[in-house]
Amino acid sequence: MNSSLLRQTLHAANLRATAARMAVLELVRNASTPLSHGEIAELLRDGPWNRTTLYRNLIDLEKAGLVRRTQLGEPVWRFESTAKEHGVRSHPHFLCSACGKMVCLPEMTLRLEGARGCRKAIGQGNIEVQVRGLCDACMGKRGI
Amino acid sequence: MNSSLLRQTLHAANLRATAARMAVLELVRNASTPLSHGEIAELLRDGPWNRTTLYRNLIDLEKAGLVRRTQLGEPVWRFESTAKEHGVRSHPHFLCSACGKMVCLPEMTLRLEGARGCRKAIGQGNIEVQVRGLCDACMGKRGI
DNA sequence: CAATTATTGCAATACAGTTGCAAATAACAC
DNA sequence: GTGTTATTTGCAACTGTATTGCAATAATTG
Ligand SMILES: [Mn+2]
Ligand SMILES: [Mn+2]
Ligand SMILES: [Zn+2]
Ligand SMILES: [Zn+2]
Repeated sequence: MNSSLLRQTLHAANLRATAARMAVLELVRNASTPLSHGEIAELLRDGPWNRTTLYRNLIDLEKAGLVRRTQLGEPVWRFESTAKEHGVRSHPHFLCSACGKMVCLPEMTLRLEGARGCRKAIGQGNIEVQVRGLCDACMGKRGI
Repeated sequence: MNSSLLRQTLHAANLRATAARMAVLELVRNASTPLSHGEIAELLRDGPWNRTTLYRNLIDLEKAGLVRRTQLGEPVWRFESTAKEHGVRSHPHFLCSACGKMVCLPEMTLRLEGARGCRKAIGQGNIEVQVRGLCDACMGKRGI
């Protein structure tokens, strides 16, 4: 990607076009998958930039709407009894992004087709699925 | 749940029936949703147990097959450009549990029905979905 | 180029998870 | 019940990711 185009894009977003920022934006734009901060720091490890700088640039780019930032799942492990009916086999879960409550979804709620790169796993159903959004209660509290 | 039944269940699993272990097992068995270590520590905060003990008991129960332990998603945030075609709107992602690679899934691959507790969000499609399993490459490496 | 304001490096903090080790205790044989 | 032994516990330490304060530095603008 052209360096002056990157510069122009950043300026249009009211961000200064520093070398680190341009490197980060170029990387994310050229990537074919969502990248983590750690992956980006690793890819740019030969550059002169501190990893906190790269991190803050990602946040800045997000605020400016140039990148989307998502954390699917949570940094915590969850435990459920295998003795319950629903505990016997793995099933999809819904996690509320506001209150953190998790609910188990019946298996039938989901229909999924295989796609490039993960056809086998999805075909066999050997997967775990998580859906994230606002639960009905939190929707209610926000008057939605 | 009956205390002597808990004791019996633990002994059958070759685990000593300590008070902490019984409390943890009872809690997980009675829970209607998967609980995190933090939630369990909070629920048992009036008990005399250290949170590391509760943590280790959860791990023990998992090894014994009495609870299932899952971490849906990852503890990291991911960034993708909003300038890409696929970046314009949110879409499902597949995360390989072996190599950590993430791939974007086309929206059409997924059909989901609302369920108790999260009918609205799923109805509106205002959700993020993550599927986790072995990617085709990692399946291949394991000869599957 | 100088003045202004945003960005950077570095150190520190927060949190969930994980482990080592010595002290406490459950299980079991008397 | 008592003693013996292996398991479990408490506490402190450490990892990895995310996040922030602050003084030093660099990008912009006129
Ligand atoms: Mn469940
Ligand atoms: Mn994507
Ligand atoms: Zn909620
Ligand atoms: Zn893989």
